[in-house]
Amino acid sequence: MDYIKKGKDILLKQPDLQLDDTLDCGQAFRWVRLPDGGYTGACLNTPLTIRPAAEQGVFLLENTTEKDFLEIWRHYFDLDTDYGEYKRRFAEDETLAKACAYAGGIRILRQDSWEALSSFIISQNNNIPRIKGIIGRLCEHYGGYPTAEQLTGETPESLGFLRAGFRAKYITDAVSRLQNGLDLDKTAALPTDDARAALMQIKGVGPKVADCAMLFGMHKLDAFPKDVWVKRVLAEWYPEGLPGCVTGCEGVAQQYLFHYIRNNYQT
DNA sequence: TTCCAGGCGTATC
DNA sequence: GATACGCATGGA
Repeated sequence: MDYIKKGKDILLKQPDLQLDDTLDCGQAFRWVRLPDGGYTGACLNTPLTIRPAAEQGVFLLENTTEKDFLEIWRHYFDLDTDYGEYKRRFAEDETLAKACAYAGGIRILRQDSWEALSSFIISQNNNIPRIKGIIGRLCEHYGGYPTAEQLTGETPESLGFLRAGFRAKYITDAVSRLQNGLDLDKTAALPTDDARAALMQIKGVGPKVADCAMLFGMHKLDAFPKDVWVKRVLAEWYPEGLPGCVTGCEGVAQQYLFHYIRNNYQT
């Protein structure tokens, strides 16, 4: 990890990162793009503005302490992982090679488990601009992303201001499960199949939402969320199944493929 | 107006 | 286990 402290900012050198690829590829919903290509958002409720520097592969994390950088953002952006290694592995598959060439700056963010779980409950049968709208209203109402504890006592009716539709009752069920013994940290430590089964006890959490919660909120890289886009990828390019080069990091490959087809699909 | 969106619950076979 | 249908909301 290559960085220097520069006044109130941190200057980060990371060739395997592009902000559009990572922060606007459908894995996180709270990052807002700025006119200059920077993004402003947050990890839990620690805010950040990150901008591309003049030099390719260099980024400015603004108004951040070295402590926050090392304790929060290093982990959030998964900076101790070499994504070049994933891309070298994926290069042997023709479709994945194209996906990596299209958006080689994708990284899998290490988001908070509750934020990822609740965000992807909201995502079901929904489109990304509207998902961002609902989560934006949620954060505005609570002055930041609410914990499950903060949502205790809410009902589908009291959450009406979100305009989340039928998903509101799924959010309150998830809150209720967490209050009654479901522990996301313990779930994260389980084998992926067991963790998926535990998450699917929540109403409104099926295999796809569970795998998104595991991949983006628990960094379980063998989770492989199959949404409508990935199903198109599988049907078109992998009718016989995934190639061996993705074994153990199916989720990383999934995100490259998802982003690639969603931006290149033509009927 | 109809269709669709990072799906899932329910009914039915 | 598979398949069909409804579901809140809002943009295309």
